[in-house]
Amino acid sequence: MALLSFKLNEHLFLRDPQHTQLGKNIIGKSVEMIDEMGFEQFTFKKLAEQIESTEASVYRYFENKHHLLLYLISWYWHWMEFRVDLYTSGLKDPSEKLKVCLRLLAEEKKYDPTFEFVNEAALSRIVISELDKTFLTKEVDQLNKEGLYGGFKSFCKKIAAIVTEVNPTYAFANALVSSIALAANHQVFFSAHLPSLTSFSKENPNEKLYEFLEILAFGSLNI
Amino acid sequence: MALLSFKLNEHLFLRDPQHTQLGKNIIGKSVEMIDEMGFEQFTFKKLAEQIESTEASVYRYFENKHHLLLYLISWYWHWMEFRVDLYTSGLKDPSEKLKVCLRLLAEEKKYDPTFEFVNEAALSRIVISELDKTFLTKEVDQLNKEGLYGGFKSFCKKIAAIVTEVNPTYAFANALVSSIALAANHQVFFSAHLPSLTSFSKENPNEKLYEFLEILAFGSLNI
DNA sequence: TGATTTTAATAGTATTACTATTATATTTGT
DNA sequence: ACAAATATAATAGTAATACTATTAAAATCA
Repeated sequence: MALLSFKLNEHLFLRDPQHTQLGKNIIGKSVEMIDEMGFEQFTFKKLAEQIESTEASVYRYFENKHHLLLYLISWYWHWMEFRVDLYTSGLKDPSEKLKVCLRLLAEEKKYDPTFEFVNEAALSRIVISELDKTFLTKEVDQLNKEGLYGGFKSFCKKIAAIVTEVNPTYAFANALVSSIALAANHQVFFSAHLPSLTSFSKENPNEKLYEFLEILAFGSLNI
Repeated sequence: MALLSFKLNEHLFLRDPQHTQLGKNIIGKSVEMIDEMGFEQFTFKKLAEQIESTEASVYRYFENKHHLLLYLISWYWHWMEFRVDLYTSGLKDPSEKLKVCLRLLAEEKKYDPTFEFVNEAALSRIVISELDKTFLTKEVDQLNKEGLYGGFKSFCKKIAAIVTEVNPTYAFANALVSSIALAANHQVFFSAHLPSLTSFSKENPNEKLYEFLEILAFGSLNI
């Protein structure tokens, strides 16, 4: 199996966690813990206890827990972009390519054996619940300047290019893509917790969600 | 001028802040402060200093700052629903009604003299930056059970009924409405802070945003 | 081997979110 | 009108959180 890893923006961390065992423990366990207890309840102290290290040691890898979250979520979007490339590379028709992207956004995420020490299913739930918090902060301009939203931005840029291929006269490709990417996550969350805000069942939101996104995208593009 | 106020869910507060001067001070100043410093930096202690009261006194009105935020945001959606009723009451054509809703979502919010002690412009910026945080929490099920999301849910339900009038065969009215309501906010935020994720200028996002939402909605409904 | 650098742990601090208790108004009944 | 009852607010805390300065230990290199 190929040993793949993504080159993430260096401002995301103080020390690269992929280079040491402690770093890998931090990533692996924090994904598990944030998924279980949510980002607000998660602290470096609790994490350190779990991996049998100390709070101060975690701080040597990440400036604070917000940066750790940015790191995890950046990894996620790099992974999504990697899979967009993988599954669209053989396709000619831009509409088919866009459908692949929507399918990847809508589908339930499962463990991907290409990347051993990351639990993609848990990470996907983290993105659903915590993504918005990464940019809805007063520090957004500073963080953006450091390139810490590069993962999501790069993903959206790629899909927006496909959107423009599908309909070069459509004026809102970037807005459409970011709206659809966020909506895909929100609707999964709503189906589990606020069902009156959605149209998808708790048990299997994904099939119908894809249909919804397809109508949303191609409805806008074929008008 | 008519003295209007909304009947908000009683679980939102411990004492009704509209009934006392201290309560009104809490509402008025917290809108100002959360708008300026963001919800994370905002604390009851800082608020108490500003209104020349004490932290403990603020706690007699709201269980915690999350409930205060829920209160403010609930007020906002009641206000939006009130204005939907106001501006659609004379209309017959459901498409025209839906367009009014989209216009209200997309337009820049300005001070509404109907409600004297609330700054709607600041409150609208709070909704843009903080709405998602109200439900993206592990307590969402408990808060929902208490009816604390009633404002947003009631607003969406009303628009979804109009959507169904426009096209009774469309299967995703609830999902479409919640997605559009959230997207309207996110795109305004992106236009100010993450321009590559949007298609609207920082200076005047609102006109184009309306066009985007109209294509999104009617594209889905006329397919 | 000894010097240098890297890495991690100890032991803190200021702030935050929240509460138990006490003090002071205000209202109510007679 | 005045004491009793109640409502309201302030004082003074606590436990937990986010973060840091300093020290100790381990690894690496000359």
